[in-house]
Amino acid sequence: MPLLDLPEPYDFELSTARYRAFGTDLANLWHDGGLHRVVGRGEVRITTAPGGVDVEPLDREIEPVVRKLLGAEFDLDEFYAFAAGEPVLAALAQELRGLRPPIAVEPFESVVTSITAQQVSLHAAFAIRNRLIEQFGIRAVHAYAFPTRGRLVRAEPEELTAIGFSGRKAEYVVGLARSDLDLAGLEALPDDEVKSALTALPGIGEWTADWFLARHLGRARAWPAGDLGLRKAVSRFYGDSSLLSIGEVRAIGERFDPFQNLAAHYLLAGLLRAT
DNA sequence: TACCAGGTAAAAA
DNA sequence: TTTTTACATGGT
Repeated sequence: MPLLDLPEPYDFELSTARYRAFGTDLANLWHDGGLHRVVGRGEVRITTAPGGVDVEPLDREIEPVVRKLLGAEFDLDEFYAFAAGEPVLAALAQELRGLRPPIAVEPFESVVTSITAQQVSLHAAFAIRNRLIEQFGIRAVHAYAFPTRGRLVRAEPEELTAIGFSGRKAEYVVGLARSDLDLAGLEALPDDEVKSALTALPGIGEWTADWFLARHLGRARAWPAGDLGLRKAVSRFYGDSSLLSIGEVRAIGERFDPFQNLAAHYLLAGLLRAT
């Protein structure tokens, strides 16, 4: 099997846990011990291997996408060196050694996924998102290609409410598809300009923009302070029994600069493991 | 059965 | 300007 080498340390099971923790993800499908995803024209199967992962098939076009997908661009050594000076992170870094946050490789998919997860539980969000994928995506072998922006431009909001979207979220998703925002072009902008460009669209608030910075662009300083899961995690590790406010979580985030994104992922994974 | 869940925008105060 | 409310599904 073709090996794709990744920087050590890398823990495949730990890093892909979010694709299994809240139910099945038809676009990032855990199947028979491997992660299946449509890359380019076909489905790729990724499995763990010494020194990296096995990827089948693997070619020059697939390789950079899979590298990005698996979070190869994160520098864990620098983060661990930083974490060593902070007791909570130091413990989490040790416990979760090799965790590389996966990256959402497609910007449209990343935003739509966040919209589906607004306000509702992640279990509910996965269920609704899977119906969107089944209806508007294309099945390869096991996994589906996530619905393209071009396909959802032609969708009517009523088709989305029929599969469980709220009326507003249906408008948000179709509105995003039909907007003139160049999603791929956001990569060239600094964090604050990405946020203002995204939040200018209806249905995209600060939370959704923060997760776009964190999960799609992989920006080091992204810190979704408004995220309920992150608030719970920060409250557990840095507060007392009560839920810290968004402002308090934002303030605590400053101590992780410039590793807020990795810190957020380790705190969330730590919470998931602890509960 | 209620109630809550990795928000957002619009109405009301 | 700040607070309250509607939204709609899935799990417990």
